[in-house]
Amino acid sequence: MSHSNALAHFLRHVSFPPDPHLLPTALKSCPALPLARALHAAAVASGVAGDPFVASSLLHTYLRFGAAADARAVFDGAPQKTVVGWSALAAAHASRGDADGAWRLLEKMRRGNNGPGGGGGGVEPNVITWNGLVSGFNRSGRARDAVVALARMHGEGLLRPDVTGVSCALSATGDLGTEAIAVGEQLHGYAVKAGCRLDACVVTALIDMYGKCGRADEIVRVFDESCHMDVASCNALIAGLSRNAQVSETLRLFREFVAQGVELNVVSWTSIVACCVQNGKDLEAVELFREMQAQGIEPNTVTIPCVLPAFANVAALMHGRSAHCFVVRKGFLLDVYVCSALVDMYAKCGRIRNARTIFDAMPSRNVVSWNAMIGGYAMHGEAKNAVRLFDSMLMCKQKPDMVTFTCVLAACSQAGLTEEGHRYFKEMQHDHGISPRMEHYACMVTLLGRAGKLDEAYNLITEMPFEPDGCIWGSLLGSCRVHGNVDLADVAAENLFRLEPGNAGNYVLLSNIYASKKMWDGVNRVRATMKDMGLKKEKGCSWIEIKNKVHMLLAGDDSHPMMTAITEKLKQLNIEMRRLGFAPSTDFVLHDVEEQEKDDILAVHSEKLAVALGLISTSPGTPLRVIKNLRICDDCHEAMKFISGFEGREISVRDTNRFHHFRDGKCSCGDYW
DNA sequence: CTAGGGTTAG
Repeated sequence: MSHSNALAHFLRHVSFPPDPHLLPTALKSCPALPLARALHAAAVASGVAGDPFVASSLLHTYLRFGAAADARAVFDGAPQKTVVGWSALAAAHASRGDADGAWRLLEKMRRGNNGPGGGGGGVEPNVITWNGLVSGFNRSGRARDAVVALARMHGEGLLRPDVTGVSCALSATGDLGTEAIAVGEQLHGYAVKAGCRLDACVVTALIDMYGKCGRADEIVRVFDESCHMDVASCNALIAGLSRNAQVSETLRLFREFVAQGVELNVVSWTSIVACCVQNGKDLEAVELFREMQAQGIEPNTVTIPCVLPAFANVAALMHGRSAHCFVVRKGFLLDVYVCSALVDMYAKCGRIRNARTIFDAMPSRNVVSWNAMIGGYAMHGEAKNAVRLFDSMLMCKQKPDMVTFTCVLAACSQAGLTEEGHRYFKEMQHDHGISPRMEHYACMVTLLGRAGKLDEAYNLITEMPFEPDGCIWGSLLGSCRVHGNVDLADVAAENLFRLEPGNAGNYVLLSNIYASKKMWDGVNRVRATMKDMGLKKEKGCSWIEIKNKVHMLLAGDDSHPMMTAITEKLKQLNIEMRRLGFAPSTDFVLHDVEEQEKDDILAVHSEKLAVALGLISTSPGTPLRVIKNLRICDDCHEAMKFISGFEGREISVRDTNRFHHFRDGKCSCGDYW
């Protein structure tokens, strides 16, 4: 209905001349600001605007539409200042995050307003005034003020906190994090004293608070004591356990709720999907998302950005596309969270152009949207595009954050834009006031390393204002591999082994550097250390999507149903590659000897298995997209180049950092990674 | 016929 139609409709219902008893009802359901102004004008014209009920309703309606100036005018012009009006204005300040204004208004109300049009004597705040402050502060993220408001209601207001105030203050307390546990416990005490600790809302808020303060034990205790199955408290329990990394327990409880017939809603399902995604259980998340829809629960604008990273992580492009279709059908393309997640999904699934199309069509963007797109370009090695987009971000007056600079610096370091990288590292600090964090230094080490300036990279590390972590030394070690610098590699490795003694990948990398220099003593020494420490190379794992199904392939695992055909194809590929001059490289040195003796096929890296499966399961010319959990090795990288050439396929492999697009025997990374 | 609350989120 257009506004003018709505106006006609409403005016019929307020029966002229406007009735002071009907106007508040009309205002309560008034759908738009112009209509509220029209009703206001009608009230003034007929002389009922001074009625305290009409004035309060007008005040609330204006605040509902965010028309603060109109609201203020109504309040200032009202002949009597009631507690209703004061409360509404104070709550409005609080929910805008204007704590000073809210507290000032509270004092003014008690003192009495003697200004022009003032109503004389002071007015004491009531429970609703205080709760309005608590709620407003909570919504605007002013958690401390919210708790103060509740305490003052109890202390100087001599009012007993009720269900509303306690629930709302608990919610605010959770936002303060673990240190606020004492405040949370005090609020729990209020709930006990007020006799509302078993109230459904209070229970939910308590579970939420304890969950956010890291007290998994208390969550379960409060839930068990409440003894009735309220869906909101079940949801709070799931979210709370998930937040505290109790993934298997969360999943078990969720299954139990399903079995007990708890009427789970879209929030419940969204929470459990999010739980899986945040804990690396992507395939489970995909399955639960499917199950949710089978149960007749429709995903909303929160569910979609929760589940999309799961599709992105396993490169389930078809699932991602069908989610995109759903988004279009439901009109969710207006939601900035949904679109940012779509941009990220397409980029991580290898469709950087589709990502850009979504990005360009977005009605509005926030810093996350820009970061997703810039990060996407970085991941694809398209540094020029990343840098160009960063420039337009600044032109659009969007403030970059530290994630933005991580993306920009990563793009520069991967593409060898050494000068630009240096410039952005300086600009970040001087023009944008962002001091570099660990990840920025890691990018700079990679940047310098790529340019062959290994000593400069080492100096940067020693001059860092804080203790470098494993990523930093890992970047240096990676650069040493490319440039064959054994001396510096030893230094980097020594630090890495100290910081990450259990990370097998570091030992493998060092061993490969020795092997490339034929320093077999070093290779054997590293192998012995690994054996002593009981470290096994992390199992390589790759995913490939074929005809809507995601296949997972593990190195050294022959359980895939198509294994015989895969083996056959690999043999063929090996023969063809060798005929074309392919020489296997050194990365095999750390494969278990026993495994290799059993059967060569068990020593094949997972990405080769995935590509072989892709080649035999799709028609000639179909591009293949593979995702891998580890960094791609030299041997596979070289093999992929050959295969892309003689099979005439585009093959993209996303490893831990970036995309490798293989085509006609070449890789988009220019052989540097 | 006027004022207040809880759970999911890049």
